[in-house]
Amino acid sequence: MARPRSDDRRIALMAAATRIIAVQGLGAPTAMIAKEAGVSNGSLFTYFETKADLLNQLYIELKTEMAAAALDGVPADAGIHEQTLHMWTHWLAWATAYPEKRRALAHLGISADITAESLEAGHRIMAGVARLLERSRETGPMREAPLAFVVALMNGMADATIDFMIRDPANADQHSQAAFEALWRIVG
Amino acid sequence: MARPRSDDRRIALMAAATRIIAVQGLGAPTAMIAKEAGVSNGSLFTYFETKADLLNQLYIELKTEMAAAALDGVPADAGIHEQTLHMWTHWLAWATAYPEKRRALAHLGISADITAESLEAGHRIMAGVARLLERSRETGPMREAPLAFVVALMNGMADATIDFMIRDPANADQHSQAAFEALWRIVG
Amino acid sequence: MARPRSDDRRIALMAAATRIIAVQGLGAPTAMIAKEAGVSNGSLFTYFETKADLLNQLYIELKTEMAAAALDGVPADAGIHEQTLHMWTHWLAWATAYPEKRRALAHLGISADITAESLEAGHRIMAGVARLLERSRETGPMREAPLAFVVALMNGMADATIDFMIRDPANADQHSQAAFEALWRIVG
Amino acid sequence: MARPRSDDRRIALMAAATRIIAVQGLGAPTAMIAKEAGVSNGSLFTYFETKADLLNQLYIELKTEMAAAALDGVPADAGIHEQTLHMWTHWLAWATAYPEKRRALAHLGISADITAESLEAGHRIMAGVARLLERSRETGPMREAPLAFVVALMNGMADATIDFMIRDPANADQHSQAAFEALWRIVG
DNA sequence: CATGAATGAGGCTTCATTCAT
DNA sequence: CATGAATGAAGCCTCATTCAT
Repeated sequence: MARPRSDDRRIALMAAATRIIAVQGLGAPTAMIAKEAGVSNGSLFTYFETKADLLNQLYIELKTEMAAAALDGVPADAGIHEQTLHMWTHWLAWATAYPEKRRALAHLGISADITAESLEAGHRIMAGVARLLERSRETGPMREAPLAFVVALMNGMADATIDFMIRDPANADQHSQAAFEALWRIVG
Repeated sequence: MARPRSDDRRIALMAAATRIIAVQGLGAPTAMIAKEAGVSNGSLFTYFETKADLLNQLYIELKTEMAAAALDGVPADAGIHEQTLHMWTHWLAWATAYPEKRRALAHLGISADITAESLEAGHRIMAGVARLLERSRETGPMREAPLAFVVALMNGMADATIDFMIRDPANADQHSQAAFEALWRIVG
Repeated sequence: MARPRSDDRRIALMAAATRIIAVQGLGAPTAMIAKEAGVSNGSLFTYFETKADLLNQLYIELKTEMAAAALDGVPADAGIHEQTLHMWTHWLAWATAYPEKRRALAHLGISADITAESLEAGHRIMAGVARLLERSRETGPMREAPLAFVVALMNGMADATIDFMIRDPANADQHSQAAFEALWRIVG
Repeated sequence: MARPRSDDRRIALMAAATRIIAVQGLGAPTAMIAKEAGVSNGSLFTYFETKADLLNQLYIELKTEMAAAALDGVPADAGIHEQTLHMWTHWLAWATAYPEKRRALAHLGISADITAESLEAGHRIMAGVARLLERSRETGPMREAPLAFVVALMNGMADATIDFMIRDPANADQHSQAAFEALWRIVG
């Protein structure tokens, strides 16, 4: 199976899947995704062998995009506090700007269709973020805890904050900042 | 009077649904749930009008049980720190003891099948926990933030911690304690 | 299977079936019929071995009642024209007074659940009416045609007239009379 | 372009539905209809959105075919008596030639699944026949009655005659003719 | 015998996937 | 390779009938 011809179609399908899954969850029919992408239902299966395949690829793609957004433009020469703040802010800004991506990711994250490999890959993708946190907590109260645990905690806080920011956009920045201060009180 | 509708069966169905949904997600067939409960598939529908109905009732039931576990035995005459610690510990202990309940709850929480009323009811059920948090943060750094936001943060931290406790049961207590200390650093 | 205890229940079930079938057709659930009769669904099956059994008995009962209504009070000493008019008028009056009975009968008449025996019995029940028609057409233009055919024709005309009377009750009597005149022009 | 939706399949489904419904009534399973048509059960639903949809389309199709058969070749320059006789003869010939169509139509005509629109359309389809009858009764004894009533009467007579012709095919023509004479005595 | 829950076959419809065009 | 009809396995739910109370 060589690379399919058009990358546009692949992207359109991913985007459509994101939108549809955000609203309908993983039960969304492939036909609906195809239609939303302006593509025939049969065509979907030349780009993805199976629905689960689409789901897994989407999971990794969204996770990658999220990590990239978080780490984009982190000032290399700044202190760890500033770097982490930058990451946090950009992360939540991305999630707030693309709520469907975030919601789709939430669905995918707990799906039985996402393989262990994908989950593992997801972790690797977040390695950059984890590294920042590693340095952040180096001398803080959680310096003894497993890094993965600290990352998980941060994830949980981020998810909660994002939800709240989406629900109450007027004060989004304020919430983001308050949550970061909380986070820093934990690790820093 | 005919054979009365048995509470045992209802409970068996709920328990079966919990187990199956924890593994398969909400796509789990009603027939499989019925079978797991040792009941004919038709019978399921004398206890729940529809699959969505079952899901909603399960959501509320699990949430109620979770809140009850968290609040059970909170020492009325103790200080707020001790009370909150008690709540936190019992909450996570419950979630760790019944990982399928927790996992099912995670699936249900983001399902489109759960009605706004159920979600609202879920919030009301957690009111006791929220009240504890209210007092905890009274003089702390988050005293200005909306209570709902603080609750959401705590929820996110709890979820993350629970996941980690389940994945690494050997050090479960340690993680629970570390997370509580983190929480307290945020609110207290 | 001895006679069931209560005739009231049997009658209530028949009446309920009539009403429900008139509206919903033969697809109507037995449970709905039972409920309409104020009887438990299980009970229905102590009065009728099977749904088809209920249907057949209902068919015969309604047909019997219809024939009785048609022939009730036919003046024995009157001429054939007057007798037939009496029959016709009473027949249509009954059908108009009990539209559900008539509608149920229409459903039953073409059902595959009605056995050949029941159909045959139905014919026998209409024998009295047929006899009147026999004499009516004795010297008329249809004197050579099979009696059954003439009866069928009259049935068809009656059905059509009834429908029209129900749809346009204001002029019901007028329609009944007009149709009778038409009938008489055919047979008399 | 993919395999185009085939008119053959649609027709095969209609024909299969006609045959099955004639025998089993409207309770006939869609799966059985599909099988009889030599088509997968899923395929039925690419041609008809729903079972009720199939039923309604079939109703209109059969009614249309029946009306077309009745009016086909009516001699434009003949007198009204001859024209009406032509219509009547062809109508009954069609019904006798395709008893399943006629039987299916009988089932459909009283079904609750047939919408008011379909019924209305059915009337419009029979308008040509009604017009003939309008002229037939112009100076006859039923000249004052509502046309719809006269049409209904004729319908009833036709139905009865058809039944009889099918049951006694040897004398079908004779019955058809006798019934027409009866009809003419009513309207002409 | 009345009741109504229990049963499980079966109906309608959906949907992932395949395949003819 | 795109298209969208074809396929048939499920899925949810209904319902006639049975059976425990």
